Amino acid sequence: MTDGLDDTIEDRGLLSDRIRNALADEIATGRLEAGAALDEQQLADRFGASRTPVREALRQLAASGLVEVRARRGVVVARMTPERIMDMFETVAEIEAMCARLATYRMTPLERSHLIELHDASETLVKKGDFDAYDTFNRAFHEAIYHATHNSFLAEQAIAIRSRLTAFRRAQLQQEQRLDRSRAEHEAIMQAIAEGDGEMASRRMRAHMLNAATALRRFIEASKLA
Amino acid sequence: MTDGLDDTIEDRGLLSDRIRNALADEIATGRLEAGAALDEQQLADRFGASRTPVREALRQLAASGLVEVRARRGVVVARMTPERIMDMFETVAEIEAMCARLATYRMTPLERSHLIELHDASETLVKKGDFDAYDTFNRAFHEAIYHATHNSFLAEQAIAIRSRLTAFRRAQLQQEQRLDRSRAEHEAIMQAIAEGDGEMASRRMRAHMLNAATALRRFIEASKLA
DNA sequence: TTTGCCGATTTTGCATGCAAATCCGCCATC
DNA sequence: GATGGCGGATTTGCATGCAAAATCGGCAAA
Repeated sequence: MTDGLDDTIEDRGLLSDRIRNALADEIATGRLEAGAALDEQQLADRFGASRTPVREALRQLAASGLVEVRARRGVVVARMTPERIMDMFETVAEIEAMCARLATYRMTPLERSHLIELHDASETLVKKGDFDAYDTFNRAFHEAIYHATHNSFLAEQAIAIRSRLTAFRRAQLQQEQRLDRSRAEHEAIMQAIAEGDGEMASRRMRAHMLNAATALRRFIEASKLA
Repeated sequence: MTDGLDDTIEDRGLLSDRIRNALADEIATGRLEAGAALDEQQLADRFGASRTPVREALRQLAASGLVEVRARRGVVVARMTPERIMDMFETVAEIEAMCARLATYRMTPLERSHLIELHDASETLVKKGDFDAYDTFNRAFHEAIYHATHNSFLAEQAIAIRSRLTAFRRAQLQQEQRLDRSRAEHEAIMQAIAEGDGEMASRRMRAHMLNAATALRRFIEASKLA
């Protein structure tokens, strides 16, 4: 999202960080497909850098699970089996549900009002069918809930794990009617939060995320047929 | 646990990995205290290596949150405020609770039997008051539950997050009577699992972890007075 | 006495060089 | 024709060198 900037204005950050972000984005968006070999020299040439910052970037990506390093045998983009993707979705679903429950009990009136405002604004995005804008809103919505748990460590973990599903989330959103349904599910979650029923908010959030996973599964199956 | 080996037999792994593991262990056990500066050259000398593998190790540690890198200003061991530690404990408690619930519904009879065996064996450790042995058992017990969720991604996340609390967990265990109580809590969890009541297993696991957090808080307060 | 500036020192960040391990193709052998 | 071993090419892993940035000390000015 801030990539256009990274390449132009932000020339002052650490080179290894910029390379890491660029690669992370390419993997998340699928431009670099799973199993692809990442040659150090080749990447160094591409980014106009030496192998050192590239190596550092690759190590960091390995730590976040986006790539696999096999000692002395090079680095490849992590291969995601459908089972693993589903495992990840389930994990995110459970963590989001947990956040929704905690947030319901702990959020301040100000935070609640902010969340309502966000949710209300999303209606026009659905009507316009703007996937990109809705995806951005969606992220803000969920992150607002993370922060409303008033547990910054949990919020960080949630964001980190969620970011690893970026690519799949976006794919899933483009399923037919998914935008509409997503917002309806948000609506139900908001209602539970408004009533102060954390358990219900939790269940609804879990269902919301698992619905997204199911939509993704359908999307994958459909892709296979094509 | 395999550290003694790492230093002697396992000279074939990647140097940067060995350095990373060594540093991670020293941070987790508190031998390297929070806020301590990690000078690259100094560490390189200590490990008999050059700065390159040390740098890679530090970057990886940064990715897992154990150290903080401030661009061009060096690396320091991540500073943990009491609030942050409590946030981490709460997060672990919630994740463990989640794992206990899923595991209850999904574990195979073989896994259940293995867990029972583990739990039974811990009785003698409590009687002997062997903190180290109990800590090792405790880890095995909790990891058995993670794996019984049959969600390998969730298990990995749980292990990763849990590992970041190693130091504090051990400190907490040495509180008076904590060993006894810990095992009694495990007992209650086992019972809920045996009855197939995932919700109860979840609640009891959460309580178990929060009790550990409370014990730790008392430990910290006591340390402050001294 | 305090504040701000300037230079020396230290440390980081990156480039490059080199040795070891792995991969790949070829040839000999079965 | 298939299999196994061998040598070159490629690639990784680590060491080292160098430039830029930050830190620290002292000194001058307010």
